[in-house]
Amino acid sequence: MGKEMKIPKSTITRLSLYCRRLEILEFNGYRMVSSEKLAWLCQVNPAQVRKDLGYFGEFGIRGVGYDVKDLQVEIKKILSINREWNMGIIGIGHLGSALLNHQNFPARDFHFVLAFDSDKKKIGKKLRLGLIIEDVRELKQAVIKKDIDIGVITTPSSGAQKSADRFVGAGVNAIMNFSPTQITVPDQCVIEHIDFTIKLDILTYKLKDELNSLNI
Amino acid sequence: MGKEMKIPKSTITRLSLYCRRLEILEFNGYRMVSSEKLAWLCQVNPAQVRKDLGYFGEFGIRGVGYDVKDLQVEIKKILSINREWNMGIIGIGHLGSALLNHQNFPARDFHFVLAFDSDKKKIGKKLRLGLIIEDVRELKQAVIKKDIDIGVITTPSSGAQKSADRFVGAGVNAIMNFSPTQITVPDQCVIEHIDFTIKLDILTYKLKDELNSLNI
DNA sequence: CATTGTGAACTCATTCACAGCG
DNA sequence: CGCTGTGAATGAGTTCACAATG
Repeated sequence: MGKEMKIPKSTITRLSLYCRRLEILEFNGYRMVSSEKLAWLCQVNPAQVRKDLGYFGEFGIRGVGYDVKDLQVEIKKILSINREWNMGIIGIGHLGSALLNHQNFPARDFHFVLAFDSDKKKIGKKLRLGLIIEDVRELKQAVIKKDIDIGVITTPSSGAQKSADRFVGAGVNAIMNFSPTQITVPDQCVIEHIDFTIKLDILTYKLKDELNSLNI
Repeated sequence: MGKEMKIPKSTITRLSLYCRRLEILEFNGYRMVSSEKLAWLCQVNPAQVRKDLGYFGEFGIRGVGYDVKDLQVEIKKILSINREWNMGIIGIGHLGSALLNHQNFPARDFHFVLAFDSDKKKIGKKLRLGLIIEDVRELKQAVIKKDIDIGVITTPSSGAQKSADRFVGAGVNAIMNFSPTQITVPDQCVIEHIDFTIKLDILTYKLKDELNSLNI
């Protein structure tokens, strides 16, 4: 049982992965799965799967494995993805629009219910599902009214910190930052960064490394 | 000196971060920076900065610090971002289009030079800068001709593995996968995943966790 | 003499190995 | 008997602390 243990962040990442894989297994008609099989599918060590789950409880049946459907429910409970979440977004450029139209979010019960920009030309513009681009200066009232859980930032770097401040000021305590800037938020606010350019740097580093190891 | 040491992946991520911060420092007129200052700016430990750099050489001056411009050049050399890279992309939906229009890529010398889709309605469509959406079945010849270094995948999950196979088959050894699916590639090919939905799961997990720690 | 560079100490994460149990 | 759950062993990554030095 999870008695005050410190849980590695990578455990959370893997739980999300397991959950995804369990959905596929269920779809394919599987009722039970062993840690060995699930581990193999997710390309991790079987003991890792059991240890990850062990932080949160005992979900398996010894000698048998895990119930595909039950385990899914448990993991969703752990990750808090067993409910709907409301999101607001600042910065309706190419990337912002793409996210607003992305099917994966509503499919997982993450819903954009507010969209903001600071550009006069964009404010008032209608988006799908009755969404309208609102003035970022009216963010606070709108966010409180619509009960936003998560703030998404897709502004250029220059506007990212200010956007975060606006969300925090309106009581939003979870931020997803797509701009390639580090932004700071108070302790009670959690944040995740998605930075394409860092990923590209890692890729080119690994690519060069791979070439070197072939030549030597 | 980097004498056959195993370098943590997080070191590479941080190097990318340092580089970004050094650019800003240079822009603001700074000539030198200490590990303490750079660490503070990047929210890491000063010893971490020195250790990260230490894997690759001795770039500092004892008692003084690091030359902002020189260190930038060295890091860019390490990450192989001191040159241009050609990218091809498969899947020109909302996200694919957003990436094609994203300013951060050309600004860092990553250039999209080919765009593919399997949808007949999209093939032949003109994009900015003379780019045309090509038939994914003609990928191999096009990729070889245009000397593509990096393959970007923005198809739905169902098409992701096949897209990777196409890139690999055409000799592309670096893949950036934006679809929320695990895909497998041969050893000589490096891959990075950008999965928004995992990040959201982490965010909601942390958010719930944060709420709990306040209540208790 | 301030700051780097680095072995040693420490902390955190993964894997092993087997006891515990259905 | 087979697979889970977990303490113990190992391995990886971070931080400390100080000798080296421009």
